[in-house]
Amino acid sequence: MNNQDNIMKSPDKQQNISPAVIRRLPRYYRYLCELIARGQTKISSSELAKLMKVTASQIRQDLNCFGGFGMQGYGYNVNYLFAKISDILGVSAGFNAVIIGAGDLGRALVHLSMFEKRGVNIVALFDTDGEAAGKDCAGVPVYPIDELENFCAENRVDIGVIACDKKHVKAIAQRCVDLGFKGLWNYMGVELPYSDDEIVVENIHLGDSLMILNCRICRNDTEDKDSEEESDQN
Amino acid sequence: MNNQDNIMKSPDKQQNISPAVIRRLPRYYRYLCELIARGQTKISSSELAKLMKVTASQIRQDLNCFGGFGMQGYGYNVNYLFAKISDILGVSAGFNAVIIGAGDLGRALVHLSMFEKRGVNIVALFDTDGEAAGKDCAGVPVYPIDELENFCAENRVDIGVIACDKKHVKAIAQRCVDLGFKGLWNYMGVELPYSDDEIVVENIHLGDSLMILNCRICRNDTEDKDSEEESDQN
DNA sequence: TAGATTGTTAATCGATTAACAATC
DNA sequence: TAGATTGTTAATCGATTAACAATC
Repeated sequence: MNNQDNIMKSPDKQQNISPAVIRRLPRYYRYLCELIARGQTKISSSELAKLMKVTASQIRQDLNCFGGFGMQGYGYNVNYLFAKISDILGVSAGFNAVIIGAGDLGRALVHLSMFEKRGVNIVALFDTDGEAAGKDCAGVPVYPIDELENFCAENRVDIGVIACDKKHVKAIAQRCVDLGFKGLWNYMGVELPYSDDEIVVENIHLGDSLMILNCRICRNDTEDKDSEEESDQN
Repeated sequence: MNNQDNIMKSPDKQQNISPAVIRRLPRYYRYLCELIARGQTKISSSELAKLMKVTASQIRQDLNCFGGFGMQGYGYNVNYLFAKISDILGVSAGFNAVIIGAGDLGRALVHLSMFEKRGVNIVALFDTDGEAAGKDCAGVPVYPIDELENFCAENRVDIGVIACDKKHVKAIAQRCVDLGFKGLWNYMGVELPYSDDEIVVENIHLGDSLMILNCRICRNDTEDKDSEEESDQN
């Protein structure tokens, strides 16, 4: 009943998936997680569309970028689809990460269970403040930043999480590139100039997000006022 | 020399700015900040475009959504433009925020100087764990979550920062809506069902961002391998 | 005035949605 | 087989870029 034999599209065809599609994948992942928890084994694009408040067309287009995950006349097998999307998202890639900056933010990130849930292992924290070093943080060792190169000579590190002081970000990022890291997860709102073939940079712009919230609230407020005025005239 | 008399577009014309434009504004804000720090008083769209690695067309289009901020034949006055964008972003709106969840994440957010820099005042932290209450966090008082309604009766609160346990998010969010909050800044990766006219929700999906990083690294890796294979054949 | 650069319209590009043939 | 639902092509929509007239 389930088309487990479906092959993924050839690399050629899979190439150049638009960023818009990639950015939607984690959301599919989350909803499929929930469906599995509920015990639902089958879903159609239109049912999932209703759940996620998107069009069924978009779902079918998105999933088809990677190959035929569904079965005509049946729908999608939830477990199979989840496995495929997990694969594409690299949940089982087993990347190792270090967090650079053992301040409030860095330590908070270690305590969030986010990394292990996404298959990323935090292998160490580094701090410019020598004092912080030596102490563990939720079982993860903290080293002085000077030890970074030595540590990487002994341990494979794929991802650098940038949570250090703003003024050190660019220099630290360059050291990560030189050490052959594959990705940077940058929390500091400092723009990094690397292209994807040097290193993949994914930014968390907290400040930007807060301003967008501010802005949307302001615009919402004036809009409300406008429509009130309109109805006053009636 | 400077067109300070330029009026903003009429509300009618300013209405319905696309989300794409709104999401770019904080980046303009950051670059203008830097230009001011450097002491640059004037900039053309093409110079700014080069700096920000976007097209000059896009900059002119974006800024014109809100009205004529520039002067033909001259360019843009950096300070004036910065003031206008700050205004649109609501930097001086003076919103009050409470953080719900005084765990590692909530406390880390208080310590980041982000809020004050963006003109948002954190007036209190709340925690489901009664124990945490009573203690201050960087000068911000911590209360038990049961006190939320009482606190809001005495203090104007505009924004709720959701950093509490995943299982409490939906209930807490509903309480914020009932209390008339204008916005929610949601860190917990739990989707909230509100439309803008109920409350503005801005999400920080840390888990999603990490997976996108993972995914982009994986795709980068296979791409590299592909091009290596290609060059092997030559 | 001549040169520069904006504001704005028109052209292009990409992403989303609709439609339907293929097929389970 | 008939009904359902995908995979995929075509149509629409929106966002980005190019071009140029307006104007400082």
